[in-house]
Amino acid sequence: MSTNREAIRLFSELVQLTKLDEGSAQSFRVRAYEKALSALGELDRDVVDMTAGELAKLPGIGSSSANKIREIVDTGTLEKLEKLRVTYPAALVELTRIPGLGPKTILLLRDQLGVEDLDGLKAAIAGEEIRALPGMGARSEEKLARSIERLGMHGKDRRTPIAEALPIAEEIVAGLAGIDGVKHIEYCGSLRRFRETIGDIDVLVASTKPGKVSAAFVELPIVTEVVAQGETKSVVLVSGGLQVDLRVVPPASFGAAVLYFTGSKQHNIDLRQRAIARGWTLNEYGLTDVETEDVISSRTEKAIYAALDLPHIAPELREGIGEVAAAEAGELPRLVEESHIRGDLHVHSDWSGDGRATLEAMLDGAAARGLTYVAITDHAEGLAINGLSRDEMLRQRDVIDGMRFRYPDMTILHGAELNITPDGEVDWAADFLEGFDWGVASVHSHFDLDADTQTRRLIAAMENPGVNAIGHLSGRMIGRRPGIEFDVEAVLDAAERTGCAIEVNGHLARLDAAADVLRRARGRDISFVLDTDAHAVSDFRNVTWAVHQSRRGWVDKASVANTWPLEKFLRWVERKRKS
DNA sequence: GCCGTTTTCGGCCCGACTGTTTTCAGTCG
Repeated sequence: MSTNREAIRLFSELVQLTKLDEGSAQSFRVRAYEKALSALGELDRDVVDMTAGELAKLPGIGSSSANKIREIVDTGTLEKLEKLRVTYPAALVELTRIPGLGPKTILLLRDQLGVEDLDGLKAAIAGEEIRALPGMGARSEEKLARSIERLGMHGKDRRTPIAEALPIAEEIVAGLAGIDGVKHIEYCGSLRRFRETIGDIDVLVASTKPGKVSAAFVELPIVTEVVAQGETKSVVLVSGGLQVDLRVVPPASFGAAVLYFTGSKQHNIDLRQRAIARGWTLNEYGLTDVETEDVISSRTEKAIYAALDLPHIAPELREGIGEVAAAEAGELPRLVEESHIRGDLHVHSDWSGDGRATLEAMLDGAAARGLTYVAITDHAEGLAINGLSRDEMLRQRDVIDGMRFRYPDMTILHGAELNITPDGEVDWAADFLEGFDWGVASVHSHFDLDADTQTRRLIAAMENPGVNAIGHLSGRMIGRRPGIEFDVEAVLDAAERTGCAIEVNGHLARLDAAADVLRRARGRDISFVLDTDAHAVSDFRNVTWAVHQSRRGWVDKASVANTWPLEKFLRWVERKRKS
């Protein structure tokens, strides 16, 4: 799939340069390229194997883009792109990263002042040359200078891991919820869609006193800078440099506004086209009849979807990748809800070096969640710092046996989190593994082996009868460490063949397996387990994130083993362990 | 550049804020 990545890389550069060339980020050509780029990103086949004709059949890719993709595959480059690179050198393109500076202004600066790069721009500002340009003034010049100063902190392309963004959003929502005049409040945007990285936080408020809400918003203690403040829209920066947008709408429009600001952009466009086909228009205030100007629907998302003849589409699915068509055809997955989860199969205690709560505390926590079954899976000894030896594992088993009577309504499985070595072995041989009720095996080291080796490594672990599930499949830490590279199709084939489950790890820094991997498992006979990987009682909250992640991955409830009743679950566990 | 249950041509999502203007262009989401 490295060719797919190369095609994506060159195509996104084409998008960038075309924005400059057309003097607009919204020209039809730019939008067409963006659509083709997104189709390319969602492609689950290798472009090398596809003809231009096949590519052009994909929604969003026409004959022109198809030929460009073939040109990249066949020649390793793109003539059109080469030409654009001459006209718009990298140093000039860099300027597009400056917030508030768009293609029109960049071209103006180059034509009028000969600005070719960041240094040239700084010189023009220092010489007070900008303010002399048409449409510009002293304030534009100052604003530009400020944007450049904080460029490293929050350029347009900076994305924040969800683990950092989510607590900030929760703090802001909590800070505004009590303000006089706030009827409803919700964070929207990519955070509500549960993307793993967030560009900025969008907070939406329903209120009849927008001015009051905006004033309170910019005064929140977490705010470090006010970028813009209007009656219904304000923009601030918070500590850490993350941008937060606030929008205030009338209560009657809240549903339309939540829908609109949750996006994605492409999902909105798909819905709007549906509205237009019915003689209506859809914006953040409602679904409206174009002729009569009657509001058809605006209060809730569900009502708006219903008016458009669609079932409610969960926020996590709204990426504009075919969910509207699937909804219309009745082919959306039946999504998991937190209440469906009966078991947690990846739980640590302080018997592991990195566990932060006692076995009893963790079991109490699991029981408090109302779980029917739980697996204690402390690290095995292969993980030198954290792991338990064979003797310690046997001792823990005895301790757990002695505790079962305290939890009459919860079945406790004694498991282990096994460590997958570079060649796919795990810590112990079959005779010792047989003694466990459950095994989750994970990659904890050697992240940079080549893809073939990693693929063999994962598959070997899946084939091990003592391994019921692969934990955090890629081993990534979002924003800090990329996951291992592996052949997704081959690993999914192995999951289907061996019956080994794939974990959806709810740790916010992991969210592993990734959503695109999960989506590629659609239609296959693969089981999943949604786990917290809890190292402390508070980590049981990760179940929420595991559920969100599974929904982003279009995982069907029926394939999630820990939604099954105990007996069915145990039969499934045994089948694998006797394989 | 893409697309078709009115269309193979003529559309393409829509609105807020800023800073510049006296009605709008640029940027952003």
